[in-house]
Amino acid sequence: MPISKIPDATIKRLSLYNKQLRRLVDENIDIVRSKELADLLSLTSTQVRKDLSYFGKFGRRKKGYDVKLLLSSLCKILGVASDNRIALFGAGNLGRALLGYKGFSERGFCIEAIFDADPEKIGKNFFGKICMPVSDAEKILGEKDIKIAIIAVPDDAVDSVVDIVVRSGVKSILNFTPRRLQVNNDVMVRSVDFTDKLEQLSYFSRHPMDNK
Amino acid sequence: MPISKIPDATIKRLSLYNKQLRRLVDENIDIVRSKELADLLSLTSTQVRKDLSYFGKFGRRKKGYDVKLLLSSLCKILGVASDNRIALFGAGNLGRALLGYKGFSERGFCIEAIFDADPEKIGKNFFGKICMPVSDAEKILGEKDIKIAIIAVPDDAVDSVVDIVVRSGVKSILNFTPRRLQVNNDVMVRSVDFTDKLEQLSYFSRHPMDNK
DNA sequence: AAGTTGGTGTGAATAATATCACATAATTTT
DNA sequence: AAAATTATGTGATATTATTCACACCAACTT
Repeated sequence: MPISKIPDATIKRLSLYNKQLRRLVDENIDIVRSKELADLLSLTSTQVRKDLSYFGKFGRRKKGYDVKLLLSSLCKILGVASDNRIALFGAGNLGRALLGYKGFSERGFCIEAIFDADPEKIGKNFFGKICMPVSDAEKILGEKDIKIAIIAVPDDAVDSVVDIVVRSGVKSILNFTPRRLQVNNDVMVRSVDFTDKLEQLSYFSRHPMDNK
Repeated sequence: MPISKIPDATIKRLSLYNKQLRRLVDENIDIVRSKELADLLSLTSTQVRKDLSYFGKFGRRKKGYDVKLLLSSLCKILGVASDNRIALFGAGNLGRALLGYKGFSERGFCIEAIFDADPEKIGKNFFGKICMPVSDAEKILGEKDIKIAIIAVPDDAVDSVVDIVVRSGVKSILNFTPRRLQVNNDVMVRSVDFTDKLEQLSYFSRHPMDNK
């Protein structure tokens, strides 16, 4: 089964399934049917089954899916272990909020290092982590074998930080700046822009709502 | 031209165009060709033209697009004025980071009111705004005619806050919690989940990269 | 002023994604 | 133990989104 044929849209939904399954585990629910999972996520049962079918057969006819089993399978597929180490660049308002965000650790991601350019911040302790100078990043990322970086620096620092991050061998970047990152196509970037989403909301609030 | 026939994917790209055009204005660039705009956003020129064509004709043959004119047209389409008022629910780490986030005001969004359930926080000043009790929300949202809410409250408070928000007549919600919001389909929700994106990065970092 | 160039705008073709329809297989019912 | 039920897994189909191919036109060129 050529992995590259898996639809992009399916990959994006995998983390939704993953998240919902965690919730079901918390609720001590052992079995879930595709229809139930779909309803919880506003999808169709067919879509859920089709998505999963790209990776194998996880269900039991007539019964549904063993929640824990499916969750652990999805974790394996997504490569989500309990030790996904991340480096954070930028200890401003946003960066510090991300540091304090419990959702990361709950799902196996751990911010292992913080970097900032501001000498004021170097050496300071944020949520138990010491902020380090960006110039140390290359060395430390190598030492700690960190493969994912979060970028939450001011606009004008983006290029130089991305440069360092990529030089350090990072292949995955979560970008919180509104800038589009210029990287080779062996580096995967996912961007989060809050304002984009607000604009979309703004659009829909002004146009006759076709339900969705 | 039935507005409801416009692809969802196009709407999502409108704010990318909007953002890039703002940047071009800052750089004193007056004219942009679809190819240039496309390259800046890693799209194709055809896609840019097609997207715009759903809304009208904005370009000049052989010349390209007048940056300011196109920007103002897009703003009109998106309904982005300079006075999009927002209410923020939740003054925790994330909420406060959003308050300090300059990207909002730069693009015409303004957080007009902050609500929190924690008595400790009520009355406190965050970035020039006084935090108010959630119980006041319905009154104040009506008074200030706020139509967009950002939800950044703890997981267990989500349901009650969403309830109040919807009762107050808000039709657009930007959701920062990992929970899927249960609302009528006349309320539009856009969700931001950082961890989802990290998981996607994790997936791609573990599978043979087909360029993208 | 006729010809050429270089861009937009758009119907038609293709590709990607979601849905349908049903074969299949466990489980329960009779 | 055969029949009925119910949920999965999947090829075929429908829908949605992207790309192609080119008509068209405004600005340059000669």
